[in-house]
Amino acid sequence: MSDILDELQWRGLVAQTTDEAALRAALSGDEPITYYCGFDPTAPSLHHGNLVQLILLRHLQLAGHRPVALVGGATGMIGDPRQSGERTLNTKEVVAAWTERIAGQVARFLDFEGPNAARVVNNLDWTAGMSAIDFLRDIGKHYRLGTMLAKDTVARRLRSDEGISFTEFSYQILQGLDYRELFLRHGVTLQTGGNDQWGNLLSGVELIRKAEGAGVHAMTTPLITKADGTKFGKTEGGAVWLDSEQMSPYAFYQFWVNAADADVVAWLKVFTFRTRDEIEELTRAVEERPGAREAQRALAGDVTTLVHGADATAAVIEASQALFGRGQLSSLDEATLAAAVAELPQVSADAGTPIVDLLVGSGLVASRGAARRAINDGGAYVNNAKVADDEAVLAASDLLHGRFAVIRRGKRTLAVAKTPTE
RNA sequence: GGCAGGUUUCCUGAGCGGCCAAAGGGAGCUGACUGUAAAUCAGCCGCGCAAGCUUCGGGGGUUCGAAUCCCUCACCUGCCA
Repeated sequence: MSDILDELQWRGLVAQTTDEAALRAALSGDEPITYYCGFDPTAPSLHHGNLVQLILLRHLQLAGHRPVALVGGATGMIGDPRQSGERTLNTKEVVAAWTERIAGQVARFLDFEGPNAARVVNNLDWTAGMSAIDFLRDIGKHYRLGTMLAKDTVARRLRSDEGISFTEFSYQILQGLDYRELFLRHGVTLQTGGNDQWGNLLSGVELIRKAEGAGVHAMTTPLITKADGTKFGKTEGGAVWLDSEQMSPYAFYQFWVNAADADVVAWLKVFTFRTRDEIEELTRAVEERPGAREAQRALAGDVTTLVHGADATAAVIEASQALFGRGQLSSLDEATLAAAVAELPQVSADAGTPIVDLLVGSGLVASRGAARRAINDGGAYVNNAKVADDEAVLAASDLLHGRFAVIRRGKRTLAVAKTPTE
């Protein structure tokens, strides 16, 4: 077994570990270890942040270790305290539905065959039936208030105007409980997570030490950043969702292909399984011919394939080439064009429909006023031609093959106007 | 239960009874330059073509006129019990 920890560190996937030497020994020993990472259902889909964790799980499984993916049917009902303020609780039904969806998403990243087959568990299974008395006696006794209050997020929230509820304050205990349960049930000895989870991971490590007298590991991934200081993973639609219903594969691909030069190499290491040699070559490509965007294309292609599969990726690459290529849109044949626009936001239109309506109807802008502004700013296009007048209407000649017109706002936000055929 | 402070447009944060669709900052959008990159500079940034309309926690008042005053309810924070 090669030293997987070295590999992960080189990729920039390791922020903090408990006992690094011990962890390295455990990971490179003859026996595979069992490790876990939790995913709370705070949305109907996982997103870019979870993707880092999923990739880490996969790296470790490829190295021969046994993954356990935990979905937080219980913890999702409580809410991990955020720095910004108290969460609004979702109903139990919503949490249950999201838990199910997320379990399905997680499963796609893991291998359920062979000697180190993965397992998916739900922490509701062991918390739902636990009484408050048992919780306070058996678990609560191992927790010291001083330690709990000192946890970074808790301390910050206590200092804030908003404070923190007992519910969210208790979250760390629940997560500790999960680790202990998985340690007992499945022999889990490593928990991974984002760096903001460090305190929660330690909660479990300490609980297991106190309650079971065993030493177990924790490892976190760094927060993924952008060189310009803005938040990674922010898009117009919010987050970068892994579910194709939340974010189309086309939009997903576009997010990655738009990576900045300053970020793309780091992201290749984190989000793809490319080898060092391949990444070094792409690094040179960025330096020598940045305009070609080879690294961005490699990144976008790999990540989209990982999340949406090869077929979907081939389709979105073709669509991207058609829409952003040098050729005239009007020179594309009907089938190519139809495929290219298939995933774009749509609006139905006929010759004579005002462009303003198309911009609003497709969701490219939020209101008619905003549509007029976009046009007057010179930021609205039909088939790559700037719209000059906010009173303009769609001409019959704008409808390529009599059916489609590509509507664009700014440089790269696209939609398609289609005649209502059927 | 008592006392005090707070709730403003995506965030933050100013708002004198009229000049407030509401300062400033941030975020965001667009243009120019480029490479579907970054940085920089410029414009925009409640809805409406417009007249005008709807916003300042909810409701009710006072007033010619209220985000600004009064009452009340809700929620948040702190202190006291």
